[in-house]
Amino acid sequence: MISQTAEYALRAIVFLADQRGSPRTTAQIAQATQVPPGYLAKVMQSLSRMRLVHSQRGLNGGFTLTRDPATLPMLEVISAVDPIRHFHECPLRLEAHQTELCTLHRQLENAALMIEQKFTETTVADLLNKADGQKPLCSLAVVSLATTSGASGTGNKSTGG
Amino acid sequence: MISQTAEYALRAIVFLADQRGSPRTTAQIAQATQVPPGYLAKVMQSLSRMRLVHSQRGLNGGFTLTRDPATLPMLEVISAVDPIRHFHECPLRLEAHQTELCTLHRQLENAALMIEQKFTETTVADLLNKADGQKPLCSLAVVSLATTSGASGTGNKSTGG
DNA sequence: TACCGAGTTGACAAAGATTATCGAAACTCT
DNA sequence: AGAGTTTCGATAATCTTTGTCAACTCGGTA
Repeated sequence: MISQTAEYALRAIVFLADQRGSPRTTAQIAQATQVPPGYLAKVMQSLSRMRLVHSQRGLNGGFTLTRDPATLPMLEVISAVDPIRHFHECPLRLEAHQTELCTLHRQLENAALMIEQKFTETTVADLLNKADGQKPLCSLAVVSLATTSGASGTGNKSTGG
Repeated sequence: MISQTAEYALRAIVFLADQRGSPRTTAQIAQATQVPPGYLAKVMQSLSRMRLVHSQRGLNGGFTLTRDPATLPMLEVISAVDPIRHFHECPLRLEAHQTELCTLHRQLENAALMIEQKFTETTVADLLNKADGQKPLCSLAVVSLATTSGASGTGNKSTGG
């Protein structure tokens, strides 16, 4: 779906949006969002380069959001670090390519657009809104929407601990 | 969105569905779908292991579809080679984690479910159906649905015509 | 048996994720 | 202003995953 990096970026942005006003250092964000500190620094750089956050060096420095969470779609955060792949043209680019492949790629492109639309509609402010009547725990907030036909192989292997 | 491998698998399945009846060899599929032959062999193995295709060794051997394209959702093909990542539980799994992160991951999970639903509804047979009123060329079938804010990274100008 | 083609395996390159290190800017204190 | 601390910025190195290739084995057909 989306990359690990994009998820990290989202976490950091959401945290900053919640803490808006006072700058937060990389170490603080990393600690709060449980993102590897060294890697988070790199992610924050991408965010800073895209002007989503402002960086302030020195004492009492850190990162602050430059945008209003209400007008900042999730998509921008994701695109800043890991743009969603599109199928603008048939990867086969043959002159005598089959039409069924075109249909395939159109479906794939439509799916990508669907995702983009959803991530465009949802803003960072929406992610902060916790008055939704759900459990405080994340692990309980899953709804069964699609029938996972035999795809029970999540495979999270916790090597070490 | 989806991995390169998953896309390759889709191409191969669609091709086999179109050629159903007579087995097709790896070389034939690779040539028709423009997938690297060596890698396609590995992809076909995954498909075979998941019983989506039947493999026949020896002379006049090759791969054939085991399923009816009309009842074979895209999702199964994708899941066979590269299961869609889910967010069943908060990756932070802290006891004192913030609720805004839960909302974030619920959104991500919903997006994953949305994609899965779409790929469940669309069958391989749908990909074969070419009576849709579109151009024969793949590159022209793109609609602007979401505002791509500054995500113009591709920019290839070599559009041979 | 000879030939053909899938199945398996391992090596390898490319991309993604992660850690560590050093340098540059900004603030504080003297 | 100058020294020292704090924090971002950039880069290199490491590790993992993914994608790619090639050689070889196993099985079926003529």
